[in-house]
Amino acid sequence: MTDPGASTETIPLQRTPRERARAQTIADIVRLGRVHLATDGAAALSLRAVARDLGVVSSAVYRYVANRDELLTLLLVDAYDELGDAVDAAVDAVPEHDFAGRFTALGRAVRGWALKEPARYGLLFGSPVPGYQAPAGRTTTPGTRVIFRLVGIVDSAYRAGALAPEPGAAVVPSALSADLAAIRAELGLEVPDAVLANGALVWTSLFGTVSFEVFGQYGAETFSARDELFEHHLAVLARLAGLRD
Amino acid sequence: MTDPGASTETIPLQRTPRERARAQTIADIVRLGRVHLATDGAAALSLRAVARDLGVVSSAVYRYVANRDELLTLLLVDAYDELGDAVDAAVDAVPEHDFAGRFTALGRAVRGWALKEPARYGLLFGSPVPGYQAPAGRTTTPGTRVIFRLVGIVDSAYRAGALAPEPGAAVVPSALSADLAAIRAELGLEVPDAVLANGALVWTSLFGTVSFEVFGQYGAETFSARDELFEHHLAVLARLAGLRD
DNA sequence: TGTACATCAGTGAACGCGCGTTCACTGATGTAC
DNA sequence: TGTACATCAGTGAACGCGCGTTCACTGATGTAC
Repeated sequence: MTDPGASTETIPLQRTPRERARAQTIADIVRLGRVHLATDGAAALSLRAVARDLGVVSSAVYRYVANRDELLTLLLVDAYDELGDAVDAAVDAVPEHDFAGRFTALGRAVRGWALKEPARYGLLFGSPVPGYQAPAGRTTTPGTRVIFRLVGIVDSAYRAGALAPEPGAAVVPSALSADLAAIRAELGLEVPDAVLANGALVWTSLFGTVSFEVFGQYGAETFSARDELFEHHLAVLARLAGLRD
Repeated sequence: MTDPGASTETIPLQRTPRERARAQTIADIVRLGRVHLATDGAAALSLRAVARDLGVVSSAVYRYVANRDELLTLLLVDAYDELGDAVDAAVDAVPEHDFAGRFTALGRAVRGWALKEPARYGLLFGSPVPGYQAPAGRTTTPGTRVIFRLVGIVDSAYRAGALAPEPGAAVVPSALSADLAAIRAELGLEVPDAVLANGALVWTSLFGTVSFEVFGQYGAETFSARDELFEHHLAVLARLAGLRD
């Protein structure tokens, strides 16, 4: 899981040797694609370059991947899954009843993964790749893992009576209530509107903070104590979510 | 200012006809570059394509722009300035003592410009363009206009005694205090650490929320009442910044 | 006012490069009887 | 266990395309005397 050279991690068990070899090759393609993503960015991701690194003629990769966009989709799912795994592992390491601790662990996991994998983070949360439209059927589920986990923590805290709602919370307009009701129904939540709306802001704020750091928006010198800055922001966001320490 | 076809907007007065023609051509190059940015993204921005649209042979643009990276820099500065102008105009339209109103106007201006110019917003706040490093000397000043304006509002409110600090605000760690002191000195601010640290979070949160919407992170159906969602977030952020209505 | 020279804008050809994708093919591996 | 056929991986050539950048050049516009 921490060995970047391993390419067997995500291969499901396959019956025949041919199927195994095929799965292995696809995993290699994704792994090489990751490297190119890091060095050249998504827009410059090239099937020919991957083929070269794979030691194979450029047309051969078409046996495994329909076209460039499908490789991008594979990389998108791969990245969402790795981020989701990192977040799950971090959250699960904290006792279930320590809601604020779980939230903090989630935030740190997101930031940690983003700083370790800036290019892949950029693919997920940066500007869209021009001309590429992610297929909803394949990316939606992995793409919602972090936010589902986040609202899950808040909802659990609410059910446990451990939520400290913000005093004088902003009133949620009715047009927004309809959206929130749909979300609540879809995810089986119990949290009231005000908490859920704040949760959405906490979600976008967390990623906003991480994006600023990863994408270099802070400038070179403005903030040198970045860990402390993030920890402070995380503490404020936890309170905004209603999670007291 | 609202006519997208106008290319004379930013041309300073030039003495000779030649200088005027030259400035006009550079303005045209920037304008055409904007269009390509919108359709193909920053990574695919091409001097040859701009030359074609300009009705000129590809080598001719090198009379005006040293290379592709310089065109990117021009577009970066152009976008920062337009965003800064939009924010300034919106803020200035609200009475000076209405601090919360000014903050809200700033937030709406950022979102409005971002939704109108998603590709240019992406150039400023999305994933970095691979292989391109913005020259600090030319982009720092325009790039800081919005945040300077934002902390200016908070600082003015503080000086006016109109700031309502969050009860039980998170303690600012000392390593962060040093950074905040430097910022305070550089910008001539008076706000205390806790307020300034919250201001930084409000800043990244605002752009995080806008980025999620502009970059399509919300998914197609999750939030249909996006104006209301943003207004709600803005209200919460205003309170987080200590600006009461 | 007129001429000589300098400056500048734009041309066209060229260099060397990389890309996505298709297609007919060879040869190896797997499967059915 | 052995043979005949089907499936699949990988080849190599090709299509048509676009890119950044350099360079020697022509011709028009500006400047100094």
